[in-house]
Amino acid sequence: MTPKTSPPAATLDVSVLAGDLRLACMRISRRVRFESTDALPPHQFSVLVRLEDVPRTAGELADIEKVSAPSMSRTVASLVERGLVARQPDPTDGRQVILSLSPQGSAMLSHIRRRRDEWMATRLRSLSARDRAVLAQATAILTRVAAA
Amino acid sequence: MTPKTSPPAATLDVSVLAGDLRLACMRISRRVRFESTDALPPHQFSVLVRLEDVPRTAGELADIEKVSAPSMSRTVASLVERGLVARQPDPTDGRQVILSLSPQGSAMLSHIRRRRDEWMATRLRSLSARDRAVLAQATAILTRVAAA
DNA sequence: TATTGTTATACTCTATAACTATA
DNA sequence: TATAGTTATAGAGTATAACAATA
Repeated sequence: MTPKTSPPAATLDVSVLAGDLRLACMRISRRVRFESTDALPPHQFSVLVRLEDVPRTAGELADIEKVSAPSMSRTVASLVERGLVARQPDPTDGRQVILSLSPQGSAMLSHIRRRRDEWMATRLRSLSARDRAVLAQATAILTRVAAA
Repeated sequence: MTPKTSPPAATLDVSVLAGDLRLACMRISRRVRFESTDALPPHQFSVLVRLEDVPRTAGELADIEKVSAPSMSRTVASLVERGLVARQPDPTDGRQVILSLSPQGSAMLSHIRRRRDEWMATRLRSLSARDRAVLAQATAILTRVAAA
């Protein structure tokens, strides 16, 4: 099924590439998560990212993260308790609460990202300049694909 | 910090590339997981993969997956109950139990992988042949990086 | 006595249902 | 009456500690 020799681009088997590329991306993600044991559980990290530069209500966060309102309520309560998120009553609607990143929350995001990026940067430095150039092109393409 | 024009390969900022590439891989992984809502929770899927072609004991699985023995005990019990994993007493050591993939477990793995690959293949088909060629090269490099 | 695996208990994150407060 | 959010309760996942069976 898979040709042993590299085929020209035009005859690339898209199914095979899809499987290999998906697997490669998932393995990289897994390694990043495992190596840089984070100070924050994934669902809390995710919420901090959503609040970056954009204050939101708990309901909005629940919709975006596709979890129930009570789940988000607890997650937010935990983040507020840790001082990473600030609560502010909505002046025009007393039912709502505006949530935003605290300076500590912002610092936490930076810290986690720096640790994750370090793992990747170390690996990239051991590659050839040519391989890095290929990955730079691929990054642009993958970013477009992920956003589509 | 980040140059607005594409720099030549030799002057690529490795830190920037590391951050962008890591993010791209994680976003792809996230999309794949979200779009193909799996029939199996992640930790169960992971164990099935570990048993593919290689029967193992519960203790081995706990070590590999970096979870406690009791956790693995429960996960395995669930997989056995669903008929995806078969148990067999070790003939030489009565304390151990050999775990292996059942035919249903094998079919489940194929099914999940097919669904995941389909999402990726659909996206790849909408790219130019040149972009696919870049991704094919990148896949080989990333696979090496993830394994290192 | 050491090792493999399970059971007992507790903590976290998930959910749905019920409740409070505001619109 | 409808909506935003929290509390009540239950169901999985995780863990450590204690136990059973076997080496």
